[in-house]
Amino acid sequence: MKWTKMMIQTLRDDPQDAEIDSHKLLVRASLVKKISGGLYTFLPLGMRSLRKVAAIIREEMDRAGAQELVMPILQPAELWQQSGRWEAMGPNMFKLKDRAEKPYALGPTAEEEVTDVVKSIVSSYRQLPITVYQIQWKFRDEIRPRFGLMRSKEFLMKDAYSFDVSLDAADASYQAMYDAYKRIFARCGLKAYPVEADTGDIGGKFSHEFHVLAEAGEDGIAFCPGCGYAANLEKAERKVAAAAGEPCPAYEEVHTPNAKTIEQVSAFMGVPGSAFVKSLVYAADGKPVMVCVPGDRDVNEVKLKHFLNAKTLELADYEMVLKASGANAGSVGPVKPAQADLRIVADQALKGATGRIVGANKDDYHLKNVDLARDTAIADGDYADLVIAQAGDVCPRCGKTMELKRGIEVGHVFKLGTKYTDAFKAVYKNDQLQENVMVMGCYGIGVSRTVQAVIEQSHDKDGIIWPASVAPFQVVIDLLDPTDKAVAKVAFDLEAQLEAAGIDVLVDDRADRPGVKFKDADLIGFPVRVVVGAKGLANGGVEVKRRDQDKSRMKIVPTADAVAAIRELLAQ
RNA sequence: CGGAGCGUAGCGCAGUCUGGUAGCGCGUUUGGUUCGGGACCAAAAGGCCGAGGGUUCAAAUCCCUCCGCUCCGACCA
Repeated sequence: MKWTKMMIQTLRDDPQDAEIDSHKLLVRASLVKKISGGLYTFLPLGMRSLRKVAAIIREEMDRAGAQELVMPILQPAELWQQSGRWEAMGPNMFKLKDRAEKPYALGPTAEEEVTDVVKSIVSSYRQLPITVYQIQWKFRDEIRPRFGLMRSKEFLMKDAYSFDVSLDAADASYQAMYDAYKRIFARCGLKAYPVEADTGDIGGKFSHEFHVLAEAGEDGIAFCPGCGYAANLEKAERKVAAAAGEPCPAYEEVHTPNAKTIEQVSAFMGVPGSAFVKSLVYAADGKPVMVCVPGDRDVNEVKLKHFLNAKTLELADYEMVLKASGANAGSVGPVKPAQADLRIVADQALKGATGRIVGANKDDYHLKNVDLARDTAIADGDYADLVIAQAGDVCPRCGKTMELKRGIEVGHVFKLGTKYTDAFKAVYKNDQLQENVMVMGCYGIGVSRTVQAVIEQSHDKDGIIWPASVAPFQVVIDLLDPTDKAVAKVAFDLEAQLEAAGIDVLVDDRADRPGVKFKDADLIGFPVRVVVGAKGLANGGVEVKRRDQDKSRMKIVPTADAVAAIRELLAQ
């Protein structure tokens, strides 16, 4: 391919709306172009990388025994109503109607669609297990799209779904995908780590996210250097020692005017935040529940939602807080709330806690010397792990101290269970002619996001450093003297030889000065650069070097040996 | 949804406070000189100054409404 024939427009300046390096480079290197918030066109260069990532995924899925299909993006609402997710997905899903007013969604994922189709074809245990996948555009009405392809409204996703005869049998399907994912990310040149995760709205029992560690990542990960335990912050557990439990005198009121937050009351009373119990009122499926956590901790709403087994969970509004507790936010506590039968749950670290300070359920007052067991009505079974893990927490597996990292979620594997197969009555007959519900797993990779993750993980001040496997072109030939027929012939002959050898190559045949070509080659980040110029040829041949090598490592090789030398550099 | 900032040529920006009919750099086109890490000279093209309304002799600039984009936050008591 010739540069002058290709739609490439590199930029010198960073786009003003980009924050992180990978986003800036995507735009500067002419890989994508924003059309609107959260919507991007893949330009020819970006499209080539996107296709290469997709091709690797396809190969590894096929190798793992999955079968490719493709399902409509436009999905009838009735499928979503059948699973209950038409409501559960809420405003995250793009919804629309056809001219006959029939409602549809633009698919944010495809569990419903795939279950519906598999159920119609599979009826016997002889047909199982089965894993199908597609690489298809997905649509999500994100609250706040950002960072380019990282969180966009439309993105390319590989989604796979496995169907098995039993929960045990599903383990093998899960493991096959898990292993395939490790291969896929490794082949893309990524260091991706499997991380234990929550299952979100998809439901189910067990899941791993694959994360590329990066400062710019959107997700927090608790990581144990001791045993390798890694978990998304939504899920991460911690080990706690039993609270001290020293007996304390009866509680008494303290006047705390104008002190609402733990920070303010803590400063006012001159005691550390950890001496407090933070109490919040949530609306769980519309009903108030009070949640108590140590004063220096934050509630993990995902854990809370699971613990309460609630369909919806949000902080209670002003009115509900007042009605349930008797006070406004800032003075709420677990001792004798206004609503006597209010359910109160508490973090495990508070079990047996004494001498704590809590809101008095009376505006501008707190109580000190509270013994939770003695003074509150929290049931033993309502103590659970309900807080967000922090750096320094104790690993639930090995007892060592955990660290916090940031990651970009590029893949996710779920063991789903029967949530969808139940809803769709997707059953098979076993060898006794009995009908059983199929057990599902689902497995996603953000293909477009993976492209950006590669850039985020592999770039320097000059531009992208593509791994050869997913670079738009593996090789760039900088033709320095395009008007010199003899020099140009060397470049074009080499181009033909490389293409014949199955190596994709872009010849920079622009009439620009060398410096311009070098800068652009570094910016776009082709893994191998070949310089063909009169000066080099006079010195014995063409010059080759890898993008990640300093220019002092440039080697001159005889033209006849160029293909072999390039092959060798690509293989390193 | 709340708050803040920004919308001026393909890209990055100045001009807005203090109204006088639009400018700089990069990029693009043509000609010339150059030619190994973003050259130089000359000429040129390219703008409903986000949209609509208002004030004024006169609006990119002042006022109102709307739209879009970016960032922060979304009630942690």
